[in-house]
Amino acid sequence: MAESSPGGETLLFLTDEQLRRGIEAMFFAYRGFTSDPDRILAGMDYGRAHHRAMHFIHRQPGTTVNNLLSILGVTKQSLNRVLRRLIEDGLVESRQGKEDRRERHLFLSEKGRALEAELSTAQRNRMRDAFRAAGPEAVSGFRAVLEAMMDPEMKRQFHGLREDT
Amino acid sequence: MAESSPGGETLLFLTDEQLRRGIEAMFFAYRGFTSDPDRILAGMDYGRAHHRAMHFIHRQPGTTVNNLLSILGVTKQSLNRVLRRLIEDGLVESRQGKEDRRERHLFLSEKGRALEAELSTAQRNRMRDAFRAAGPEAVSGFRAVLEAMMDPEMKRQFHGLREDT
DNA sequence: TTGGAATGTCAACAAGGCTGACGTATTGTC
DNA sequence: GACAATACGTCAGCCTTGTTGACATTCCAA
Repeated sequence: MAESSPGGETLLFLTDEQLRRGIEAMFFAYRGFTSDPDRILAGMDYGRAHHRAMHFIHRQPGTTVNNLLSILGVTKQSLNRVLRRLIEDGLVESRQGKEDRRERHLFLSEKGRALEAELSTAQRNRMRDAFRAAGPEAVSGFRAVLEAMMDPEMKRQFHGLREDT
Repeated sequence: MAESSPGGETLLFLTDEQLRRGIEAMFFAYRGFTSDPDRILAGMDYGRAHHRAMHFIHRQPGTTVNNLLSILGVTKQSLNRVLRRLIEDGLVESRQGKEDRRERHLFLSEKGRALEAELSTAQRNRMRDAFRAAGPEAVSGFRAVLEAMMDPEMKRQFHGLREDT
């Protein structure tokens, strides 16, 4: 196997040690990724699960409970516990479907949008700083690897979240 | 502000929408990242926390509980519960320190190494596939962004885990 | 030698996953 | 019109894994 020219990495790169570094990077980076919203949520009585629900409701206003379930990949009992509180506290509104009245369509209230924005801003700031520090080339590599790491089903979900959906 | 030449991305890239895509990619990719070990562990009665502990004990044989604590970023009580089971089940050995007898030095047993290897192999396989699919350029970008996303303290931990330590 | 700091353990509680069972409203099908 | 399937909500109970508080052991320095 040919050694690469210096600076142009080849597949020889993929020693177990290099893969392990990738695994550890993923572990530490995910901690950073969630830490800002977690810190904000700790004060109020919410957790990461509430953040995730609000994120995707914000992303797809009017989404149904079932759709949210498949995006988040949790059981309906688990999601329901979270949604119940968000609705009780007036952060999320649940409206009966017009075409199919079995469905519930979920929306953020004004208050919900405010909290979502606060969490989202903190998380985006960290992402923006990381993207800037690493540079544009790195960003596209980052996304390529992350996407390749998803299961096919998640990849489908990921691409289903285009802005124009 | 100058638009970039096609293919060469600039900082204009960092719209809120692009940052949001990065956030979602991180969410979905982390699910994939943990799914293989999680599946294996589900059968036995262990969880992700046991995997993490074994990973870092394997990485630094003889590490103390305190050191492990600062790497994992959980409370000692939480870690202790996990370690207790691993020790009871004969996956981890805890030896009293010779110099400072308050310390416990942690090692994987033969059995522990076997399970660690099984989990680690599954996770490395996914990482390898993702790296191969994305290409070498992407890999270095991936790592640059992840590292930039860590808190300084985590970055220190991350670099403290060099092989030659 | 004694008191404080560090290390590790035990107990109890909460968040947020899970399964299983069930009720209700609605839709679609035979 | 009867009946199965779907969408949603809920109760009950379990597990993992985080938390805080209290405590024992050990070391070290005043």
